[in-house]
Amino acid sequence: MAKSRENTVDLAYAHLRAQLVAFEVKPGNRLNESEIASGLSMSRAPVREALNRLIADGFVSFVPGRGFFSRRFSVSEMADLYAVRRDLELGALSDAMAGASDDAIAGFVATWSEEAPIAADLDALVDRDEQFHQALAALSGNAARLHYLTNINDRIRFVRRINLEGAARRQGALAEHDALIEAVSRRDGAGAKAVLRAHLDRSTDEVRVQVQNALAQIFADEVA
Amino acid sequence: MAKSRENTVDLAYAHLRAQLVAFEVKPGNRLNESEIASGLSMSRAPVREALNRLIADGFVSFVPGRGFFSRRFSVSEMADLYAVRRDLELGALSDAMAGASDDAIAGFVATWSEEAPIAADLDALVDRDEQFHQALAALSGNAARLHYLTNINDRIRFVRRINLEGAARRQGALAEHDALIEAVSRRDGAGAKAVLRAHLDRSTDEVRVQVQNALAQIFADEVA
DNA sequence: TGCTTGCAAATTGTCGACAGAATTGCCGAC
DNA sequence: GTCGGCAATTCTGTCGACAATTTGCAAGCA
Repeated sequence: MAKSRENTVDLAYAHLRAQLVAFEVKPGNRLNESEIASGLSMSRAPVREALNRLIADGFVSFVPGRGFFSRRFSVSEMADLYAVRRDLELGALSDAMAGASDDAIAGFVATWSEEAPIAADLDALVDRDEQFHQALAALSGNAARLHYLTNINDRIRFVRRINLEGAARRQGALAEHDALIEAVSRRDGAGAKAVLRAHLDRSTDEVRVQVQNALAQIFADEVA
Repeated sequence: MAKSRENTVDLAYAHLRAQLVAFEVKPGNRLNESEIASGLSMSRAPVREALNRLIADGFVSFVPGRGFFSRRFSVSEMADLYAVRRDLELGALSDAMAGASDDAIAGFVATWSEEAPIAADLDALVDRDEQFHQALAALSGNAARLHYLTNINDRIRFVRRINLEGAARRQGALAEHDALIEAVSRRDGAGAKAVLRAHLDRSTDEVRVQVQNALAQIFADEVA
């Protein structure tokens, strides 16, 4: 995941991506190529290239003749992404229970059974939650699915963050993880699936509210 | 889907994409920017832009300092994509059965119940099969899932093509579609899911062999 | 006052050029 | 005959410039 080269495009890509995931650029805003280029002391070519790659990630949209825009998103779009995530994670779990080696499962269980470190900050918690789900999906050994899942996680991360903000929810999520690990360790496919489905459905139900909160937070300093 | 503008980038994009899906450029081959540019009577800038967008579609890969390559693919990668497709279609079917309006379902059933036209050529058949699955997925009203599914279909199309080449399989696939439509029309979620799962699992099982055939076909005129 | 039209500024679309890295082919040494 | 290193060549990475398009503003007209 680490950027190997220090070429100009990667710099622009990393810069823009960081701004976009943190919503330093508000959704719907136009991204001025020249402005970004001069801000990073480079020409427009690498900026354009970085922006093109960000289209793939779903972070920017492009309108011919008008340029690139920080991608707008809606409540329903986020709900849709959550549904897709559910599809992929459940599929991954099925395949993992059916096909993963005992060693792989044992490794997963060992890694994630240990006591969760006291989450210093919210970002660390979100990161841990995300990595748990990624690791679970990785058990199936399906690289393509993991790729799509990673992309989705990138796009819904801010909602997950809001989602995990409540302490009550936080406790719940962790407990659900433990139940899931337990079922996986017994290689109980049906049981694990039931737990995961419940876990994900709960999140999905909350998405609509969470996105509203997120939007409010993002546009908090907006001039009316 | 139609290209609205006739700008240079879209031209390059369409040209390259057509070549890539038809495997006129062999997997693993390097795509020479200058060559493509002069071939299309344009400069390298729009070509580069088009290539960048093709990364998103999974048709080309990019190695810093070395350029763009027609994407290599492996048997396991195609199998992975089939698994993801299965996840998404099953999820879509679940959501559709649970949430789609009666009108939407009736519309779907009406459109696809009618007698299948005699498939003039194989491409038309592949197209029809693909559109059927897309329409089914669209029933859930999840745009994000449809997007990912479309992307996957683009990448596995040539395998599906091979897959549908045998007349026996062709008959089978059509019959399975009918059974699926029937279950959907009764809004029998469990039944529809069972049929679809069987339908997709059958395809998945055949993928490994089909990909070998496809690769052989693609590289048939290779100089040994 | 409100709408249309035309001009000007800003921004994207495309180009050709140059610098630097990577590849290829050649030549000599072992 | 084969291996290793050097050099020519090819190709990418990035740049600045100009052309084409769009947008915003302002003046003019109903």
